[in-house]
Amino acid sequence: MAEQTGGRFPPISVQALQRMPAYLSYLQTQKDEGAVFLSAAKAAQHFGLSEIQVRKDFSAISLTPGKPKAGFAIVELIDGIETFLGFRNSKDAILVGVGSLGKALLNYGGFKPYGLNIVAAFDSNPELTGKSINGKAILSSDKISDTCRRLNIHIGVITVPAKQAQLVCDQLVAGGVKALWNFAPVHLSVPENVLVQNENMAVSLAILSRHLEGALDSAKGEKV
Amino acid sequence: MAEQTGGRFPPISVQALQRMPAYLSYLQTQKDEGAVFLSAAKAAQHFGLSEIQVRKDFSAISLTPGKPKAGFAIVELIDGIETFLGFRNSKDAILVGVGSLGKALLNYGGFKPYGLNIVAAFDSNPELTGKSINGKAILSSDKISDTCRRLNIHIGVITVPAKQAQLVCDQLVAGGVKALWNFAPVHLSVPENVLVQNENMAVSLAILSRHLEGALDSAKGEKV
DNA sequence: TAGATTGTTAATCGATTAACAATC
DNA sequence: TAGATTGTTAATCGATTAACAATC
Repeated sequence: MAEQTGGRFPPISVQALQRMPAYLSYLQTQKDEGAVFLSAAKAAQHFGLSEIQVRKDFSAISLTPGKPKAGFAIVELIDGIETFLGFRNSKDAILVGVGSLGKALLNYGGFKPYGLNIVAAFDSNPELTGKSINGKAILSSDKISDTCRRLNIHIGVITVPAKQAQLVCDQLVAGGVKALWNFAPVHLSVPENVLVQNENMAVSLAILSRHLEGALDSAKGEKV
Repeated sequence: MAEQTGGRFPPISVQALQRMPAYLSYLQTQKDEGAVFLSAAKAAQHFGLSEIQVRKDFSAISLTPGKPKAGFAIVELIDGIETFLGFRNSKDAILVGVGSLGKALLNYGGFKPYGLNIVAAFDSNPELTGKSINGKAILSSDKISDTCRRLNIHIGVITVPAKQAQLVCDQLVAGGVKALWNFAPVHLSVPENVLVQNENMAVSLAILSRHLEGALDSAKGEKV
């Protein structure tokens, strides 16, 4: 395993990273209510996590240490989490596959706070190319690589059907894309330096489904 | 911790569950190509996982053991995974919050294979109520609890803004909903027996973002 | 000071991996 | 039989939790 690249933050586990967005939104509501400090105990109770886990997470993120008897400075934590998660800097992306899901994402404004900016879309259907959705032009799929290179795009959002996903992936990678957000339910093969983040709705649905079948116990972290 | 409820499957970790949908789609393509058996080694190579991990996952799912020199029976695995994930039985759900994301999900046909069936939608905006999207009626939010009870709905999809999410959540729970698919970026407080599955796009975007900033090493499972 | 809360070190727990025997 | 592949037991690794000292 390679070493952590040096930076502001100590090594943070993937699990801890996954807790960060929830912390962030809670911190923002606390701040809006005028709070300045937040104790690990209070946050832990809110989330149903152990106090010590929250304390570890907070102290990994906060630039200054927590204050005994007070807690952690909320603005520090917000700044830390936003910086850590990379929400502070805007990132351009393109989307491939203007089906129902693709259209939805093009219309969805909710990515702004996370720094994602979809600048164009691609589809192989000639009836769609030339049109635009939410101000984003739909271009022909054969221009994917060129466009990525020309606009220096590093993020690709894949919303094509499973069968086409690998081809699209290859085109994006050929265009210099380094990070893929894959909504197609398939495994994508990519070079070492490219990251695939699978948005796996099937997993969520499976977890819901198993809960309803009584297979999940109510306790957290249970085996399934 | 409570015991695993008895059933067809041995205890399977959440991590293993999360690998299942990917296995499933690969198995289906293998089956379509006429394959009958699949070795753990071949699948491991496809996914970039360790052979032994795949073997453990497969043997947990397959009804009959793998065959030395052949591998695992593909149809057994497919059946096992579909059963395990609960995709075999259809489940009715309602959706609350007909904004851009809510509309998108109503229009999206991709949930069928997972057994999810959204039967109705709710919104507090009177300009939307009475209309319908993709054949699904949009009803007034004050009818959430009633409708859930009347139709015996156990899954609620929450696509309202963060501020309203807890209220909507409470209404759904009051209506007897047992599993929530939450797209709002907040933590929801629910009774013990209700499961909240957060669809956390922020996490995905954060992971992409950190990769682009060079903070992620290319190796799998790296600290971030 | 006393008490609340943090930070650190060690223990526990669970998932992954390794080693190797079993079997077709 | 030989070789490929599985299944099982033990070792490793990492995340969480517990215990307790430090500090405001």
